[in-house]
Amino acid sequence: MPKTCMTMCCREESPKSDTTIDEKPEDNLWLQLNFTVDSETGEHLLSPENHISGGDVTLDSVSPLNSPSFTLNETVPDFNLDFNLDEALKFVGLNCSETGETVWKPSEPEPTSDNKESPGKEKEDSEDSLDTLNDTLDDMIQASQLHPQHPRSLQGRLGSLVRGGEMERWQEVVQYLGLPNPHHTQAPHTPMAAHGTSPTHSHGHGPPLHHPHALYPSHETSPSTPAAPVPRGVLLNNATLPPPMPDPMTHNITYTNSMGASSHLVTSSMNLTNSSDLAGSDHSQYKMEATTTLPSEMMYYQNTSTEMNQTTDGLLSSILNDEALGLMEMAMSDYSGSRNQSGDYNTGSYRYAAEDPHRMPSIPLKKQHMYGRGGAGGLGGGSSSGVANVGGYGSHYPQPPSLPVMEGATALDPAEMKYSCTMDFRSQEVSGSSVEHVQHNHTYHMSPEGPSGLSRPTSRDKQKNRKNDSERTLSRDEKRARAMNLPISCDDIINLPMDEFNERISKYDLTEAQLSLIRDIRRRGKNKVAAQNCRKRKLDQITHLADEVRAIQSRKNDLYKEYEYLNLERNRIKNKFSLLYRHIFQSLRDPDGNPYSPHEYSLQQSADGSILLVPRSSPGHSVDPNSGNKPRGKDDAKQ
DNA sequence: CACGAGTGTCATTCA
DNA sequence: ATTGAATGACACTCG
Repeated sequence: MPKTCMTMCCREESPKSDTTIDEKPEDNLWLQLNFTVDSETGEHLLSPENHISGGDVTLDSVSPLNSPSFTLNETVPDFNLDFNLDEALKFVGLNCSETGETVWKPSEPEPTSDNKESPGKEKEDSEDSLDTLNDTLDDMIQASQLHPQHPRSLQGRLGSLVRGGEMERWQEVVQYLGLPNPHHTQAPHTPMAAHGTSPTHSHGHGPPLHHPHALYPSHETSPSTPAAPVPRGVLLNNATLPPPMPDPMTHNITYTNSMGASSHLVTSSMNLTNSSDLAGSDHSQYKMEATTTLPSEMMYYQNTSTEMNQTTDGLLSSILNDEALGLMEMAMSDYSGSRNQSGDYNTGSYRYAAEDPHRMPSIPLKKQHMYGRGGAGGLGGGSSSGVANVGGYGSHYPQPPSLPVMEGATALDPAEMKYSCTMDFRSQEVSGSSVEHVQHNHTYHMSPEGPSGLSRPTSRDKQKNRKNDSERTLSRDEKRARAMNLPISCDDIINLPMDEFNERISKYDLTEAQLSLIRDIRRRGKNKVAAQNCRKRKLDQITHLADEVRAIQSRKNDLYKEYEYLNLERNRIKNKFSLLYRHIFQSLRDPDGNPYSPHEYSLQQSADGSILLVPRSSPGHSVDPNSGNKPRGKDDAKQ
């Protein structure tokens, strides 16, 4: 039915339903239509003169005032008849500009929550909204009955809708309002639907307005699709209105996507915090921090080294008591430990004293073990034994330790001294003088200043009290360095570049023990800074992540508020559109002057923008001109 | 005395 | 092969 715009089929199949719309016979404007009945299909075809420009539009003069000359497609001179979408919207108090700019949001109540629930909740929401809408429609219908619009005026408005530009806007409105697709569901906004009288629909009420599939036509039947077999009269039925706009479900999806975007945002942010990125950024950051930290470190070591330089023999002599002995032993232990560690670095496995006389038995140098020993292994005994073991060395301990002394100590195998502290090792040691020495050598643990010493002799506390603050600030390595009489400050040892460091070392004739201690001090010093930076970085990451969490939560709340607002706005506009739709529909009259039943007819819009009055009973939606289901479109229904 | 934070150190990996 | 950075894990100290 190429030429049919709004077919009339009301007479034959006008099963007056129990619509709430007051169908007044005198309002039957369709009687004024010029139409022909298709002999094959029985459809009523509008007369050519009723067709609108281009032959596409069908809504012709439907003059409620029996004005045959009235055409809907053309701008009617009469202002009252010149109906366009803007006017229509104004009629219902709807601003088009608003709709165009409105951003669709998912209809989910809780967008950020479970999306899984969205379909169900969506449906519920839709139903609720539909009920509300139907109620509103009922009210509007009643109001309309009380205050019927001038048929002609309405007709004019309707006719104006046919105009291309206006139709686009109409479509926009329709899309925006998410009118249901008659191909899938019944007309939603009609009161009839609310009454569930539509024979073609099982639902008591119209299709859920929010139902994704109800709101928009399928792809196959989408009027917006050029290939859609909807020739002239596309049902203006809400269902068939082109739905370029995503339906709620789509919105849900979109929303989900948006959440995905949000999560993508999160993901992005997460990427920011991603190990790689973050690490990368942080690296530089922390490298800078490290550099900035270094000065303090350097300061620290500088101060301590200065102190150490100031101490020299005098200081040593002042502190060289049992604590000094501990330092000596600690240094020796470090030496042996460093040797052992060197073995670790070089070979990745511990070396045994058998391989190198200067290397202690390969016992893991786990400090905790040594400290554990110290605590358990009789401090006094260990300490004293250690001193005793040092032998001649011990006799020198009132004096600053000297290399010769250390040599002597090394001869005594400080490694054994150190590792004798380990419980495991001691348990393994069965007998032997050397073993005994090891067993009783707890000097490392006993290091008076050692922060790791589990148990401290009371004498140590006394010594501690005696010592000044500067002495207390000495680190173990500094004490070791002092004990070993290292010519290089710990600060330099740790922070000097490798070249300069080697150059400095080469200047002195250092013993193996001293070199080992220097290497250990350097390694530990750098690792200490690295650990500090690492921890600082970790804290910063945690802080950053916490900030991100707060920011995302805030955005989530904002989005939800926006969603609620848009949802309300959508419902508001939808109600207004329903009012407009009903208003227009009530203005249509069949040739007998009777109003069309919303149960049986619906307004639909074709792809070209023409508005048709199509019977709901037609399952094919007037898509097949050759079939008997030609839409009984009401082209230009006369009013 | 238990607990948590801070720290030092070791072991390991990677560049 | 050496060195340093980074980091997990452990032990210790301290409030």
